[in-house]
Amino acid sequence: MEAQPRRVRLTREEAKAQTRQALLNAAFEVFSRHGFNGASVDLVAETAGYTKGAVYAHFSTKEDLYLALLDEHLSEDTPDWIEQLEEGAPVAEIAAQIEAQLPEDLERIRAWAMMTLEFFLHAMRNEQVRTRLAERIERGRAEYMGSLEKRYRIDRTGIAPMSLVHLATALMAFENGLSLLGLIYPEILATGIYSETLTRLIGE
Amino acid sequence: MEAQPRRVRLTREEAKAQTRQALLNAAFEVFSRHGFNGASVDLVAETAGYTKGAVYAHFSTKEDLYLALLDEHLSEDTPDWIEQLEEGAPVAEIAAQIEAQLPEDLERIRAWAMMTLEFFLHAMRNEQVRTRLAERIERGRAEYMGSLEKRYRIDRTGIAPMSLVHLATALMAFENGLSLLGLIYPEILATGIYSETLTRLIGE
DNA sequence: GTCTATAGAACGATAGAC
DNA sequence: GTCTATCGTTCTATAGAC
Repeated sequence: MEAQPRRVRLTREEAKAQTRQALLNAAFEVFSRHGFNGASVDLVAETAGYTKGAVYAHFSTKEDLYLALLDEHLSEDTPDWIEQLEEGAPVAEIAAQIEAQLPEDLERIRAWAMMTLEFFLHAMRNEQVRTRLAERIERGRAEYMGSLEKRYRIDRTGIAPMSLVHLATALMAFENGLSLLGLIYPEILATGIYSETLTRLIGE
Repeated sequence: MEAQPRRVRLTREEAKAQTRQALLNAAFEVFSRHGFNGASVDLVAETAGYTKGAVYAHFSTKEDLYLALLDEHLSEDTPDWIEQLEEGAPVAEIAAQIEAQLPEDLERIRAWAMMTLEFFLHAMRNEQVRTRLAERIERGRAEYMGSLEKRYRIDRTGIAPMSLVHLATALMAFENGLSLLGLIYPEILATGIYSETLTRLIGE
């Protein structure tokens, strides 16, 4: 909209964006430690170095804050390998990469699984929230489907092994289910589970 | 231990077993309506027509009660199709059967998904409970593995498509994940998702 | 001077202690 | 059943960017 400012000092918009980001980072920390219910808006604000007023200037409710965090997660934490999937890279290679990063990502995955769990329960008890969460699931599935479509167009055979809606659904279910089981029984996240299952589902 | 009684009146053991079953039935009803945390032992007892004393005579804690319920569920709600799986019946046929029953089972599935969710969270915060729940997951997986092993021995090819541990894990993850997503976004449980995915994973 | 991001007090609801 | 603490949310005052 405007010319880039030359000053070191932030413009109001930049400062606002920075505050928002600081609040989201704090929210991740607090939500993942205390769960959605256990986390207080006060603590989120304090962790970010602000007060409640700042939170409510950026997010209209606590649910809104969580959903914004989820949106950030959904648009941020996938792109590395989804691109390779679209380009037709061998699944084994992609999966091996995922698995190699797994020990490093484990804590983040666990944190998300816990937050998700509690927010799911919360959403079950409030129709409006449930709908908004369902939208995110649908959006995630659509994204998967788009990538799979690209892949199978590029693929030498050009033939998908099964309905893309169902394949996308199955992939999401598998990932979510595995994170869930891994929460209780971490040994289940053994090497090879990703690469074998994804290869089996998606094809070579 | 003793010879069978000839009286119409129940033996003490039979009466005890009957009470236990009544308590489990009541527990299912109350837990699925109020969740694990929300359910009070008092209400479970009352629903079954007993008092707290009866509950604690059969189960040492509320967790114990839930785990007993889970054990019943695990040993009861699978056998129909696991047998067919072992006998090498076509997966499409098995899956079609599951899907045909799905509308009927939906409420039960949802109830279990909700209870599971809440109990998972509870288990995450108590190491002892977590271990006991992990045992159930492991037991379930072992059962799956046994069935798959039988199937692939019978199967004309005799060759499993992937590591049986991982296949069993993937099946569990898929089922759990799908129930979970279905809680928030019921439309995801569309016809064909089971048959296509199971066929793809297990083989024809 | 105007506008707005944020602080912080105030309110209503709820859960737990006793 | 009463009291208290806590928490989500709303409201208002203010400091500082423009």
